[in-house]
Amino acid sequence: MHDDPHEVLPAASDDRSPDLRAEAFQGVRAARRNELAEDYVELIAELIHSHGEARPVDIATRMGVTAPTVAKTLDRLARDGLITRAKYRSIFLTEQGRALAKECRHRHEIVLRFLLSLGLDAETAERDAEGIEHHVSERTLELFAAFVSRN
Amino acid sequence: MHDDPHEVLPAASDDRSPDLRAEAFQGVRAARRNELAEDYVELIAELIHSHGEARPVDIATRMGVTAPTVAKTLDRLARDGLITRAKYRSIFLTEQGRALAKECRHRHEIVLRFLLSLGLDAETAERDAEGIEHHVSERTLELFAAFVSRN
DNA sequence: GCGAAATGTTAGACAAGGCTAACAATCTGC
DNA sequence: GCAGATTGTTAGCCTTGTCTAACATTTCGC
Ligand SMILES: [Mn+2]
Ligand SMILES: [Mn+2]
Ligand SMILES: [Mn+2]
Ligand SMILES: [Mn+2]
Repeated sequence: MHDDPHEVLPAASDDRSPDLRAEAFQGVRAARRNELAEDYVELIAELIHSHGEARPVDIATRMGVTAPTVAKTLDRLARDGLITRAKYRSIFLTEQGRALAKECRHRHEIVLRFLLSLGLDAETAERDAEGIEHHVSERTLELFAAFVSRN
Repeated sequence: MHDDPHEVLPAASDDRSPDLRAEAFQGVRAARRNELAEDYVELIAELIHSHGEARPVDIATRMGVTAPTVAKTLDRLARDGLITRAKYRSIFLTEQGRALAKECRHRHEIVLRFLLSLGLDAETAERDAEGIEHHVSERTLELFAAFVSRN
């Protein structure tokens, strides 16, 4: 069935190397593992900028999760060197955390502006950008930015 | 700091409703929960089409994971009514699974062609599409399709 | 400055999604 | 038709990310 010489079907021809394919999926899984950290540090940076500090309660509200979920996640971020925290005090970004936040904000901005340029409404653009931003390669980001510029 | 009347900074003005924001994140989390199932049914449909059947070993190779991981995931898909399976036999899609596969394939195609239209190389396009496809709303997909058509 | 409200933490449950080790079944080549 | 290779399953471990319940601390209003 797969190499029937009568096979002339147009699409779905793509049986490209299984290994390349596996690499693609492994890359996607790697990106997935960073999504939450990226969303958190981006939000924390934003809260610090707009409110002067980042408190768990504000993170919980904006992320739409419960306080214990935030607490546990923050512990992981601290373990991974992205933030520092002390009991009952607000959250600070480490140098590394600030760097990641900056990069994420940059990506978020470009993806968002790109979607808006395409003609998407603001609310949908925000929602889609929030998911897409973690799966955009550097090359793609450049293409998005170029598109935004010339439109 | 946040409502200093002297604040004239251009961007980062976006302190839009925390609740809207939470909804966006909840939507993204919901999409994340379906990603794996989507990738599996899409791949299974493809294997059935190109090889006549979908076997765990081929899924494992292409997904880049081990056989036990595939087995456990397939059990979940079966539990969720997307596939049927019998011990040591190949995998079949249910009606529901076929419907989801079709939809995923459609989304994948459009996102991929869109990225290619933008000028991205084939390999990067495949990788990015594999991640982005799960986070594209219906509206965005339509805009992507329209862009592909007129380019 | 005290009591109530708000905020934060801890403990513990649970599902998903990855892995390795061990074993079982099937298939293949001779 | 059997031995060895391939494929598939099971058991069990681990981390992540979510939750609820209970408790601790801090902040606020008066
Ligand atoms: Mn995001
Ligand atoms: Mn973001
Ligand atoms: Mn995918
Ligand atoms: Mn896909």
